[in-house]
Amino acid sequence: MARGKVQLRRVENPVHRQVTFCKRRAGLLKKARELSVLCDASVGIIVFSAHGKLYDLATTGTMEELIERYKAASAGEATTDGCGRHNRMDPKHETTVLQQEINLLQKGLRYIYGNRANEHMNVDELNALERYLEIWMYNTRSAKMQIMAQEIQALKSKACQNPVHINSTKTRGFQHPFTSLKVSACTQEGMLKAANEILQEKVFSNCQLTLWYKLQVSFLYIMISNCQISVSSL
Amino acid sequence: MARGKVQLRRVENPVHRQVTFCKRRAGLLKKARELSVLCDASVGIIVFSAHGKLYDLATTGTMEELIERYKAASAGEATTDGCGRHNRMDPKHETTVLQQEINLLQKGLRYIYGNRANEHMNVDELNALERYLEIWMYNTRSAKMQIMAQEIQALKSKACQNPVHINSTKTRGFQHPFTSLKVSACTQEGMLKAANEILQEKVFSNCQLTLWYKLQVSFLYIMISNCQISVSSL
DNA sequence: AACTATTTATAAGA
DNA sequence: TTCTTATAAATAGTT
Repeated sequence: MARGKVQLRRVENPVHRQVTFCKRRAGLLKKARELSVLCDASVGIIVFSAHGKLYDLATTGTMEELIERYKAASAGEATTDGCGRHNRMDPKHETTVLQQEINLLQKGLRYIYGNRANEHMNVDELNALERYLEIWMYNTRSAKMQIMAQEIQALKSKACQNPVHINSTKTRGFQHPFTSLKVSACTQEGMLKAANEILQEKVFSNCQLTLWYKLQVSFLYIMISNCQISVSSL
Repeated sequence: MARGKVQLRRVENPVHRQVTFCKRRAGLLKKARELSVLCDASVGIIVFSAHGKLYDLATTGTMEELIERYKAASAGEATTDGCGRHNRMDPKHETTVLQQEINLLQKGLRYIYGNRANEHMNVDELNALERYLEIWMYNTRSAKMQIMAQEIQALKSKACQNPVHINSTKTRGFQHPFTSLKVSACTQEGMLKAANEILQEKVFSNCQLTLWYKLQVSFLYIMISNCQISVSSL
């Protein structure tokens, strides 16, 4: 807006872009505060820089409150949301468990943004992490196999009605992290069945699911969501 | 801003206030869109008029996505450990925030329990996840190797200066996922320092970190933290 | 809604 | 970053 008309497209020079980002972000937040005061409005602003750093503003109360209000106000199209509660545990206990998980989430995310001096990670920790990643990957592959098993099952029953030749889909082999049991890559029926059993009986239906495993799955979901964000914003 | 300097307080005349609200709201959203385009940022704005009418803008994706991302990012924004600025103050507010975070986690966890019809995760998604896990594990192992290499270097130079015999503590060996290079490990004091430095300088300070990789590192940390809790609580 | 006289915001340079 | 300053943009008051 000064010393030259601005073109409405991405500022190519990274330095200029950063400077512009700082200035305009400040300007935007100022405008938001003014709007709020002058017109008695509630304004919430969320800004993510290109590198993912968060800046926010809530002129009234907290951002969380504004988000709640937003959800309430924008509702009316949500189909089955909000009421799909499964009471499989004592709600209080579940809340406690989730509280722990949330604390961990916060603690972990804190590691990214500033404050790294307080958070250390040594080789032993990295080793522990590696083991968990192995388990996680194993579970992921098992889940995949489960799905394939179901597909094959479906094809098979279909084939019984219509005698058509079935080509089995190939996948890579995987190695169990603890037993070092090498399983050759195939999608044999029995293997898929076994995977299915393991998943259903030993993993999913087990009430003694560890926090760890539950976290895995939630992060799994986040990762997949975030993957889309990364792709679109890079 | 024109025909008179504006006072930073509520416009008393309701008509004027309404007009100002419309104008400035439009201006605010315009500024937000400009910021987004010029600086490659993601901006979400929520505005409630005094009478409660909602206006919103999400320059990237949907507001829901931004909100999810906000929650993830703001969880890690908390300042120093436990005793930051506005940490645990209002219990009601805390409850609200907690509930929201629980909802977020439940969304991910929902995939395990029932409801798979809604939270569908297909084989392609699982494959993508598997690839990411592989990359993640690779990065973990690489980080570990970096640390060890640096430590070895440090030990060597130290040995040159002070001819003291150094007993290296043994830990598990590990195998590079791609090169099959077997590396034996040690855990000396300096290694931890080196780890910290590497993590801070080579990993975290790099502005070109992808969102994905940053997430990896944060989850990595969470997993490690969670490991301890799982162990202690089970 | 339009129209301007002014105030604000800010791009470029230091 | 931060400041300065010339200009572009936004907008308060008016029609």
